[in-house]
Amino acid sequence: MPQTQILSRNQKIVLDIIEKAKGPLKAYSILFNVQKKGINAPQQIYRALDKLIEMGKIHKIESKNAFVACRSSDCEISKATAFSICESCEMVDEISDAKLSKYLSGFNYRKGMKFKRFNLEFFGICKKCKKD
Amino acid sequence: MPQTQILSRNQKIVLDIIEKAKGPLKAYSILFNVQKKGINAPQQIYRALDKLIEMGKIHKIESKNAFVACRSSDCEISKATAFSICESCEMVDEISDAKLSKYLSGFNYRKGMKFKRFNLEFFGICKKCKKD
DNA sequence: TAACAAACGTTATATTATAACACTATGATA
DNA sequence: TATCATAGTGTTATAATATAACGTTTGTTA
Ligand SMILES: [Zn+2]
Ligand SMILES: [Zn+2]
Ligand SMILES: [Zn+2]
Ligand SMILES: [Zn+2]
Repeated sequence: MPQTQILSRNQKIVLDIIEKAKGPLKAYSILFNVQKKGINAPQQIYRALDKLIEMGKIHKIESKNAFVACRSSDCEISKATAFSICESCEMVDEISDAKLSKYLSGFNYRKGMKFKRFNLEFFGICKKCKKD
Repeated sequence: MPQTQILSRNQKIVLDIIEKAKGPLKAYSILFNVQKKGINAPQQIYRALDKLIEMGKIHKIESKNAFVACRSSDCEISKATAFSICESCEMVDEISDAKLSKYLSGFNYRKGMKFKRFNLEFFGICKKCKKD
């Protein structure tokens, strides 16, 4: 298992644009932004996104169908993700909190199964939006 | 604020089919199943779904774009939802755990905002699927 | 009854995501 | 070297999910 993943051309292009973005990006907005680089079809975007998610380089914000770069080192390959989402400006922050992560990773629902993975999305109004 | 919400005709039809389902239902599968009752267009389904979600009668499973009936009395108007999802058979269970709910409702991210709502999705393989 | 809000029905369209197929590059292996 | 497998690419087409916009109907309330 290689420490540093080698990215393909398209994967690099897609990761690059997501990393540079200030907020979550939608697949088709990525597509429109990379057409000058010779990527023409949704498939090319979705394939890159899938691999980047597998590698833990990006995450999908399920409630928004959008993608953000991983800013956290302790979210090992996307097995434990948590986000803070502003319902006004759409800002998304990855939450990196060891206690929270530990609490949820260890959570066992009595009548249920053993969990392999979780995704948590918090919603509210961010400080910046509250000032308005 | 009325204790018992009065549902419209379409809302009743949609809620009824979701409540009777064994697993999460997709909007278009709901649509196909109610066409005999005179509902013909996606809009009618989505409008009912939106209202039912507002009322806390159903929840959306974001990672699946599907809908389940609320089985929990203490998830007050969908402000605090948690689910257990089998990655093999697609089964979804609403998690009703007071400690978990309290812990997350009280969670405050130091550099962030005050949260009004959260949604948590756990993934794994359910007991039934593990036997195979 | 007049006014308003909520729900309804309908047509059209936007947005998000996948299927399918042929092709290319790479590296392992026999 | 020939061959095989794996991963990535490019392309066309289509499926699946969701919303816009408009006018009508229904139910509540003043
Ligand atoms: Zn991360
Ligand atoms: Zn904001
Ligand atoms: Zn519930
Ligand atoms: Zn299962």
